[in-house]
Amino acid sequence: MADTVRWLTPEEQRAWRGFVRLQERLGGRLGRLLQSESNVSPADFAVLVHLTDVPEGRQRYQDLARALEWEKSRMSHHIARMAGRGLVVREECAEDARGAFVVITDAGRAAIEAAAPRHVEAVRALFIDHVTPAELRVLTEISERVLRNLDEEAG
Amino acid sequence: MADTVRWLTPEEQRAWRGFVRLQERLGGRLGRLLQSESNVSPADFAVLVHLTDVPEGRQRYQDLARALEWEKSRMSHHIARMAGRGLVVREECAEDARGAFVVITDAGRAAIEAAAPRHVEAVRALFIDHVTPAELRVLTEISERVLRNLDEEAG
DNA sequence: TCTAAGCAGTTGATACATCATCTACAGGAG
DNA sequence: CTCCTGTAGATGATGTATCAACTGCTTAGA
Repeated sequence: MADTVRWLTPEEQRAWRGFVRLQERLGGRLGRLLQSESNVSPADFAVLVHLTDVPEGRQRYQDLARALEWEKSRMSHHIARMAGRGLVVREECAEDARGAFVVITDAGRAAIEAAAPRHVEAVRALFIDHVTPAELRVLTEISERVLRNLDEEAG
Repeated sequence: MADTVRWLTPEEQRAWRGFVRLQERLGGRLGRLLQSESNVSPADFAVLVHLTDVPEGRQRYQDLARALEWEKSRMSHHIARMAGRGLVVREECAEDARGAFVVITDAGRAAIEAAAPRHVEAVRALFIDHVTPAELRVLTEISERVLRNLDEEAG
């Protein structure tokens, strides 16, 4: 651990700190809006959005976890909480007795239908509307490149 | 709530999802590396970095909270945990009996000095090295513009 | 000087994420 | 059929974030 560390240059540091802070502040703000206006957490929102995109609003824990890139344990705990609030129900799986399905309820559909428009408006008002199309393309390009690298570079 | 919602275009959606996923994946990975290689959480890291940047490694809860943009409650809980592990100590304040200082310990300095180089290398390897200087400038520009707007647009 | 406003930090409750461990079942090799 | 390995998901412990009170101290203002 000699002095061979390539510390960040001032520009790199500024970019990195700005990016980190953006995540924290924007994510925090959007999350709080979601929670206070629609009474769902960002995690609830992700689950509900995904379930409305899937036949019969019904999917195996496993597949849901893969789609959201969550750990199975997180999924299990989170679905238990959401089921407690009536947004989804757990359903046994006939074909594989180990497995189970998560199914969105009417209350879950109502919640997501109420939350989504507000959330999208917030994403626009707080983010998209302040970024030009060209900048947005750069951002997409960066995100996808870095994500691709993360995928390769070990799980 | 009529059908006047301006949903995201496919490009916008791709950009937004990529950005959100980048946060989650990159943040998660860097956090886990920090934790497993250096035994400090990202939050610990932020506190320690800030304290090494300040005279005598010593600052009021309040000022620390402002600098990191944390709530005072979070600060209080977190410092209590860090103090439990010997990374910082709490110190009463003579001038204002309500207040208190957070002071970094030798163990805290040792921890951050061990963690920082690895963390910087990880930030480079997983992010900076995959982004061109021009892209980095765009990212900085976007971040700062959006953050500025968040500041104005209410607390 | 007394009081009311409000600031600094704490505390307890609740929700969330991760980890290690555990149970039950599935599917293949012998 | 009987193991044996692996998979699906559950569970409990720990650490973390947020919210809503709450305590004790300060300070401005009547």
